Amino acid sequence: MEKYLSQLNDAQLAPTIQIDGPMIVIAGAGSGKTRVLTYRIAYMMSKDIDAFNILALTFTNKAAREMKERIASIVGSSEAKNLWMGTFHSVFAKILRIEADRLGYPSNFTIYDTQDSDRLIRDIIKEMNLDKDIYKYKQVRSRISSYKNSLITVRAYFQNPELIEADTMARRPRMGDIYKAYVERCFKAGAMDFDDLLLKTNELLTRFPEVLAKYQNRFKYILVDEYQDTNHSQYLIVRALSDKFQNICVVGDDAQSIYAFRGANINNILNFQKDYDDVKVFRLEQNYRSTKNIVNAANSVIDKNQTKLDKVVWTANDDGGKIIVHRSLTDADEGRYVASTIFDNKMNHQLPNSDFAILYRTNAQSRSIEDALRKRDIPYRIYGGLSFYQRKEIKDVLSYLRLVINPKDEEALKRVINYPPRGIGQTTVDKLIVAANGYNRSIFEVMKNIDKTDVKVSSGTKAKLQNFVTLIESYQVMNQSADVFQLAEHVTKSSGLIKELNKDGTPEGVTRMENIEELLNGMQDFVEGQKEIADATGSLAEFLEDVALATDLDNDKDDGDKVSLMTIHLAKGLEFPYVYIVGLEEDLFPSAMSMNTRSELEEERRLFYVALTRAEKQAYLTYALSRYRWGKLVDSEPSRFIEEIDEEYLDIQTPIEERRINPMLSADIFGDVDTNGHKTEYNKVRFKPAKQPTLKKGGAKKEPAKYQAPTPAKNLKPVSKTGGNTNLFDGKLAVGNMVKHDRFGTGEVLKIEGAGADTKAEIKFAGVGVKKLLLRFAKLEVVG
DNA sequence: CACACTCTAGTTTTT
DNA sequence: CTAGAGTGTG
Repeated sequence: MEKYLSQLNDAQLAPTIQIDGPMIVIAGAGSGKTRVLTYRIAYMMSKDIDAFNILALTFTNKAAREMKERIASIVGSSEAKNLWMGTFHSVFAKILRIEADRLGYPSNFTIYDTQDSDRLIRDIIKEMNLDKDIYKYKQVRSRISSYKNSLITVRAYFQNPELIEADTMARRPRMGDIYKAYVERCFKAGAMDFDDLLLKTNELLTRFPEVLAKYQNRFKYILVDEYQDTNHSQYLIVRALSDKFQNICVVGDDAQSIYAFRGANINNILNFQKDYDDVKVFRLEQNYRSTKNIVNAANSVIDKNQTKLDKVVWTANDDGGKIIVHRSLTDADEGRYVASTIFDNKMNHQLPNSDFAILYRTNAQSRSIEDALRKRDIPYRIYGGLSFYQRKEIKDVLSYLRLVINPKDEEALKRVINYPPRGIGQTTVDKLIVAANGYNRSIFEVMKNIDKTDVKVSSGTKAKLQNFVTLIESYQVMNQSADVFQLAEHVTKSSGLIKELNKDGTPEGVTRMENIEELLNGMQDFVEGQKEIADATGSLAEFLEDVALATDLDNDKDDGDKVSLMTIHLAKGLEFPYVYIVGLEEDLFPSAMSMNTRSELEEERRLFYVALTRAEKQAYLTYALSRYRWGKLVDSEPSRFIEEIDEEYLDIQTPIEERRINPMLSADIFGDVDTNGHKTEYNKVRFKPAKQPTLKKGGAKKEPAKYQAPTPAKNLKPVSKTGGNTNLFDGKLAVGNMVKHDRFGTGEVLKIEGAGADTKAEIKFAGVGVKKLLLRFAKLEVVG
């Protein structure tokens, strides 16, 4: 153990060997926080603290797994196994399964994901005959989620005039009724949503003092990582469990609090010192990750926030290169820039793909980057977005399996009762739901006892329902003896799912089949893996729970050397030598939704801070002057965050010439800057900040002529079609010609200047005025 | 009840 | 633009 402790600096050592009492570690980005947590747990165990008495709550399952492995390598794996380590959701889901009957839940309750919740809410709104434009299911879901995270139960809701008032004012007076129906339906389906896992834990600990005592005694030492991202519900759980022994260690960085939108309360970390007596405060301020330029730049940005704890992050590392700021014309150009600099960096420094990460604010931004990487043959992997387990075909398979474990599971049932089609239509399902609600039974029970109910369906339909019940029951029997993989394989075949997908010969259909195969492979791995873990059952229930709480990051199967693409949220806690932060534009980052209040904007700024501090060696900031958003090209301005960085840390590049491009190639193979030997040149230009970035909606449109090169590929196509090369108009287009332009309409050519790729024409458009257009970009048609 | 077609809303961020 | 919901017809 000494050997490990000697690896720590003084600031890290102090919290590592502080075991008893409440303490907080305020850990700057890249300051070795994980190392402190890991060594601290190992140290505790070396001091004969029983692993069974330690609870460590992390932000992702991956973080937990890695930490556990690390600890195992220090203290031995047999001991490390006994640690309780995981996310709030996974740890308390396990506890809830043990204690479920106290709350009236089956221990095999289903965990509804967001999609399940949304579908149920949508159905409820429909059943209540409410206007779906006023009761938008997403808003309703987020309301319900925030009630739950604040421990406002249905009962508490109806006792709180202010809440009712607020929802009524928002033109949603039936909000409470929807909430009530939603909670009842979940309960009846034996299902908990993500928020329930925390809410019900609180309920459990409050209503049953003996249960609270049991877990208080069990978890004598509690550690919470990423404490700045805990919500109220989580906060209360931690408080309750740590109340007896007060051996609570929280670690976090207020500057990296980026989850307010899902209920995280930054005050949990800001006020921690008030919650317990004699809190010991530790600060980790030395950054080991990044260069001076990156650390200082990040500091200069976060300095603009008012709400923060006192902390100065510094580094002894080299200065490193300045942060490169790059402007592109379009999102496609941005992608090409990123791809080509990655390519160059790889060549010049012999680097693996895994040294590079591309971070963005929204998942939708990945597409243009992907296109560019593909054209450059740079392998990449996208994290997040639609996760594997949320894909339709995967959820369909899983729904059958969910029904095997919990036939009351309403959302699973609705999904597959008529998929593949077996003659049970919407009308029948609606009747079943009405009956289920009336009898206060699950849909499955109603189907099973259809003759004892007053559900009126034809005898044919009755037989079909019976067949479905029998099908599921046969799976349940099989589940007694078969493993997860065998069962799932049987299900996909016998349910007709495979047949259904085989009918679909489209590329998408093929991909779906492949996904199902991958799922089955994953199940086989799971079965194999579980054999090695002593206390694991390898059961279907366990598999489904893993799946329900898995994130994309967790399934980090090693599939080769690839560039990482992910949202900044997902990148938290990770680090890469080269980091590209793309789409640094007003309304995108900071997001248009987050500019209304100071606190929202500060959260965006923290997000930017997180993004920047992921970089070890070199950071790139890119933005585009125009970008496709919902299918339309819209102008954008550079993000205020760029100008907030102290300029001495920046290397601002702007192309002198916009890209040279060969349209023949652009349409298909490469479409890239460098393919025809031309290299875009850069010179240093002072970054010109956007003035008054906040007042811009409806402000003056950018002069289109200045950047009259909209998306190349799109605009060049018509040219190549007719003429087939760059110089189509060379010599053919003459002064006096009448031409037609997509956007500007018809106009007269006044002047032609330059030659070759740089040929420009001055054209007078009726109603628009005189424009100077680069012919290799302009989509022109000669009309006379 | 199934299938094909039209339309519309959506882009923050996730356990 | 695109997926998924909604609508109409056989």
